Amino acid sequence: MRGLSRFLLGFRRTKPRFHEDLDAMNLINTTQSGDTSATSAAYATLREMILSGALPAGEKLKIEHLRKILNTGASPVREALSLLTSDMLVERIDQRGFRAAPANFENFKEILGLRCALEDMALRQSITRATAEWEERVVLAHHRMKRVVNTETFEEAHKTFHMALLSNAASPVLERYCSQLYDLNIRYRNLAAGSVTYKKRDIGAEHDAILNAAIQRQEDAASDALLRHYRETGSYLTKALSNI
Amino acid sequence: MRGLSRFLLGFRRTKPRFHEDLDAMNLINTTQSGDTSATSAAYATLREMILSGALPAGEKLKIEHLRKILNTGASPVREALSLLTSDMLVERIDQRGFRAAPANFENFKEILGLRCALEDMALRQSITRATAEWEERVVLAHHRMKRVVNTETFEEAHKTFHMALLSNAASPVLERYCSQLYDLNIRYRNLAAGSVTYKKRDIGAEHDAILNAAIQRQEDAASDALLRHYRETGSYLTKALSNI
DNA sequence: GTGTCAATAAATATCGATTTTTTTAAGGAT
DNA sequence: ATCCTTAAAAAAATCGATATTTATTGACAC
Repeated sequence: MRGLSRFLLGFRRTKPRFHEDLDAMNLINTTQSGDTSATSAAYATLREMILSGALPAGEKLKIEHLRKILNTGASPVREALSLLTSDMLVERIDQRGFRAAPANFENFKEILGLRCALEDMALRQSITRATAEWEERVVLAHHRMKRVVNTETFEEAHKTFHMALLSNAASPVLERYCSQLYDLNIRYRNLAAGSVTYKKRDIGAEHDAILNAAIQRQEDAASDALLRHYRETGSYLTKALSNI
Repeated sequence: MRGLSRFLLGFRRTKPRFHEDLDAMNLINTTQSGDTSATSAAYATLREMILSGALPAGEKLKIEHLRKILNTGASPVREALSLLTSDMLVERIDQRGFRAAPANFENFKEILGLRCALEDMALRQSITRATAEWEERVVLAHHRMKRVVNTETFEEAHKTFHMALLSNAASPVLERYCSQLYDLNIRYRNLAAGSVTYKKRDIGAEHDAILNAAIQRQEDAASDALLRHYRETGSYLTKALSNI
């Protein structure tokens, strides 16, 4: 279970005394490895499987099948699926079980549009209320993202950076929505995997532009850079997904 | 279980052949009484108890206790609580169980502000895409709301009216968010119950104004009327809630 | 063929008991 | 008194079995 899951589900955190500064920034992975519940483990795995496409969109999620795959009981599986409902990754129909949330082009466009609207709102609020601590949090998250080589960990660092940008909006619900939409978008990116080519696109430069505008507290410039970043990605995916 | 629950949880609907027109408008209560699962029943009851304040904000929700109250098993209760997570009405902490979502003034203000922003967005999109069907849906919902005498059913009709206004935005996720925020706001209204006096306020007229602007497809006027409606309510509640 | 019905199979949902974890209480030691 | 450590109680989480509901199949009529 990774650090970001904690943001989404109610996981506990046992913090060491040292690292207080970084931890207060929510930038330390304070996950304890072995001792989470079977439900949480199932939640994390199923979440990853749906986001990655290992469990295809719209697929019927049979308890017995998942129970075997995850090597756990029916209760944790059911509970994990119920929790995944929050993230709009799983649908539940009474007495007919669960299925992975469907994916289609309409939905993709909706996600993209909403995401732009909500992140714009959140980023502007973050900048309006800017503090030195927030600034440092953003700079640090950006640095870590740049430094990462591994693709796996880059995804995590990338989300952390984007969420750090919004983290000063003082609006937990808005942040929650943005996090949800971020993940749903990632799912579509994974769904389009292979056909997506980020050729002739300097994502690093895009991130730099957002960062610089943000820490210079230029609302409009930061928002422009952010939305350009999303729309750029969106138009790549639009091509790849228009046929789903 | 009431009609609106269907909007939130994945309940099935067995529709009779007749009433097709009204049903297509999603304005018929197509709930079948006896045959929902224990989980769904628990979900509906717990939801109502949290919204009404019967289960106070922040309260520890012990499985055994709820199991007795609801006269059902532990599994349905756990599953219902897991589902209520989606609505931000219940919080879950791994291995420490569930509690009713906390309520505080900060959160209230956030809900109010977000709600204004999102409903404004949704209403404008609805009007932009206006059709005769949508118009009829709104008029009908409005009429039913006006007609209702019982306080109990008024609440339901009131939400139906507001959701009908947004129902043409072609944005299910946005509607979902608006529905969530609506309920969270209702919760604060219930929490402030007693101290709230709607004296010298003509809520009927406010609804009329929204309706008229909407069916005349005047985006700005409708949005103004809607936001005024919410901010009016908001300022009443602000006085009552500033001390929680 | 197409539709309906009953029988069977499969899957969901639920129960009751057990295991694991957390919380509370009690007893010393400093 | 405050801080650990340990024992007991309470609560959460999980398991395995069973009941309930839905989905599938095949026979039969039209």
